[in-house]
Amino acid sequence: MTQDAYHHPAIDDVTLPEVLHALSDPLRLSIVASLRDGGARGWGEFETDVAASTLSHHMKVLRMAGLILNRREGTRCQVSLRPEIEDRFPGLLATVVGLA
Amino acid sequence: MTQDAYHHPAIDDVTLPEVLHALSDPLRLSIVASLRDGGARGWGEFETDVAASTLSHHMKVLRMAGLILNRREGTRCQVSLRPEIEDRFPGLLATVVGLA
DNA sequence: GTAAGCGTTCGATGTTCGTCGAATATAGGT
DNA sequence: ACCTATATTCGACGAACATCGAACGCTTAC
Repeated sequence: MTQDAYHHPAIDDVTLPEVLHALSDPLRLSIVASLRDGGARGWGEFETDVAASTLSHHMKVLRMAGLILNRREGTRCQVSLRPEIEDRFPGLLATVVGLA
Repeated sequence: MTQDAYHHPAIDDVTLPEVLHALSDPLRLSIVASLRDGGARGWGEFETDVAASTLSHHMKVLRMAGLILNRREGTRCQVSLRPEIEDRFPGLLATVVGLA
């Protein structure tokens, strides 16, 4: 994983059922909700009671659903909302996160 | 199943992840989308390539998620959107269905 | 260059899910 | 009464999922 290691799918390849499924897990939903403000956060800033490997798995699901962006910042990792999801599914994220 | 056979959960008991999960299946999403106009439809009016038992299963998932109402109409069955879902999660259904 | 920090990948495990066919139940029509 | 149409329930099946700990790889600091 040198620089661009994270695979982010083309936003048009993301399907609605895929997004809804990604958001249907309470932990993933809370991760997305905590990113609401548009800022970036590190792995460690999430209050999770799950193992690191589990968190990594959930991050991948969110990333593959086009919901988040992962960026390497040295040895740690930053996550933020993926802006294009708004173009792909206008209003969806705002609505869901607003209700979470 | 004499009269009120169908169990519809109290609307406040349905959770957001539950609703999102219910909508994350393509077939279930299409069912909900086809109910968009508020009208009622019978089982047979759905273009499904799945077995009757499978359709029945999906209907139950949607019903348990507070998304639809099931009504017996003699020997057949009518389904329609459950209006209270709008009070429970305002804007959600309109947004999701609008994108489907 | 060696060690530490941090996230990913890899099995493994138990659970949930979508699907089917067969059996069952209920209501209507003959 | 019987038969038909329609929907539900009941196993059963494989696939997908959430979770973990252990092993691995990469980056930075010492």
